[in-house]
Amino acid sequence: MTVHNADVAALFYRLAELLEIEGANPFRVRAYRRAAATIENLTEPVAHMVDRGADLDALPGIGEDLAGKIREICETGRCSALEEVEARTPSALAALAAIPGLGPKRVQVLHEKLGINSVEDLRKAAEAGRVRELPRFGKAFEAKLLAQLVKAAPAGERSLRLATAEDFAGPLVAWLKGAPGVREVVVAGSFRRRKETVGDLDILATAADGAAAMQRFVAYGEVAEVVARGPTRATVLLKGGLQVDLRVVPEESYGAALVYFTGSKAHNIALRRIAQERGLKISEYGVFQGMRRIAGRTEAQVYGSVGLPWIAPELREDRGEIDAAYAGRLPTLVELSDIRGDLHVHTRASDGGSSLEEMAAAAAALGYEYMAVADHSRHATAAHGLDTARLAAQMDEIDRLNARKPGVRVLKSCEVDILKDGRLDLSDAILKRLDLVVAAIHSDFDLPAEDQTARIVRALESGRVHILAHPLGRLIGERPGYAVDLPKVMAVAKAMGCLLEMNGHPARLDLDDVHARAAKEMGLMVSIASDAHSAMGLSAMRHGVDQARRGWLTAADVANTRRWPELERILAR
DNA sequence: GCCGTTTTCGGCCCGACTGTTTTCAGTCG
Repeated sequence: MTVHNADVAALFYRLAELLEIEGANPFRVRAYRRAAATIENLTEPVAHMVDRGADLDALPGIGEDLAGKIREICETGRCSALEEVEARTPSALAALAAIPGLGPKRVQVLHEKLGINSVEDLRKAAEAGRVRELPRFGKAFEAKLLAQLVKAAPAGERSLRLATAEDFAGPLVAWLKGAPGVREVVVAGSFRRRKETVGDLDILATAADGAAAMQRFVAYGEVAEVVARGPTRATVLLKGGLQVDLRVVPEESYGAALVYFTGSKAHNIALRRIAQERGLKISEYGVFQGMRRIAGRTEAQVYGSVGLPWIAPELREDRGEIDAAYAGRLPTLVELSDIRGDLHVHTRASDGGSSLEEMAAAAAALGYEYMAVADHSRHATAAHGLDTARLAAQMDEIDRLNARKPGVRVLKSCEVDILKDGRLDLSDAILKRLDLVVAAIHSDFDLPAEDQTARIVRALESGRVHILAHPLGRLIGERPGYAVDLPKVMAVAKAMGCLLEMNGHPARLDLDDVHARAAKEMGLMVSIASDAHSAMGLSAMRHGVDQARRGWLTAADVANTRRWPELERILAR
């Protein structure tokens, strides 16, 4: 039995949820949530740590008690503490607390006074007018609740791919900038931290007159519903269901508000605690010593007030960035401008939409030094994959193109399928002639983890593979990755001198941030690639860079920040 | 439940908005 980090985290989140409804000490509840987040962000399966007897209570937010619970979960698959709580408090109550406007306190009252145990119970009680009679509920609240209950989809659970969120954010920001007196408009929150998915948009604006900005905000054509509206803060739902929060602050608070609104929540809590230790108070209005504001106009000032350098938004997840900042060991994160080439693009020869010449021209226009054409191999029939003859012909075509000096060095590659048994889809003879081989799984996603791991390991051990493409195999919002022991795959990749791909396709972002960081920590180099299927698609590189930054990668950790001669040496291993 | 160059006990981030209230609890971010 394999217990995944996500499993352990889910149990702790559920425990926190139910304890909260029971009215447990809120700091105890927070402790479970913090522990869950710590485990989610671990770069190694916590079950492995248990196996080798690692010191679990050295992990942030995990002490003797939680270490014991983690061991229990990993060894038995059960959590007796959760079972005890579930015996008292039905798990279904957690679903009630997920309804907007309902929190743990009200759910507890509903449960105790009206015997409500499910969403259906609640609907009946509200329709019968029994909810309004409870203290501090009232008629208006009951009506609001009923409106929430008839909505088919549980709002708030939906999250968008980052690139999709950008499509919503761009026009809205432009609209807000048209409000009189508005200076800055910036999307903060998880969007600014470049999380792979975002649940809502948090927009920060500075304006002399907040009311005008609010007016403009709620008048936006895409607004379906105004959820809340005050003088400095408003929440709306757009027609597609996306929630957007706008906060307006004066200019002297811009930096503090940006820190606050960018989060993450855990990062903010850690930061505010440090301020507290120093006799300071950090809020969205500034850093205060008593009544006196000592910082707030810029983010750098806010961090500086507690003795820290500015921390890049992508790092603000309470994953050790504050300690690193204090120690002067913050990574200088890789930037899009560091990228010298793309090592995974497609052409019309397989499933791309642009010709070889068009792809080369687009890469040259981006100032790239090199670009590897990695069309699919024959096994990927739906993608019109290349067989030996067609690949050989493409290689000749690339030779002819390079002879014409297209402004970029076009590298010969292939995204070769890893077959079900771990063999590569094309023969050694043809693969040897390529500048680099990109290998990937495109079939048999549902193998047991052991077989999937063995399959990939065999492919890497062939010695032919330079880059393992989209190692998780997930499509965000569509399907999870295949079951695989990635730490093992990574260890083999390291031993074989293979690179791991950070695929920037908006649906992939694969590696994810956590595993990218794990790769870095074990000295395994990453190749950030667009996986472009058209000339336009080359721009997906920036999404890969975003996730690489969230994984703490520097230019040194990324192979395709190197000039060609050095990259050639890396590929030669 | 965690944690400690003030502490092994007593703390644990801070403020806006709503709906119910006449001073505030609950929820949210």
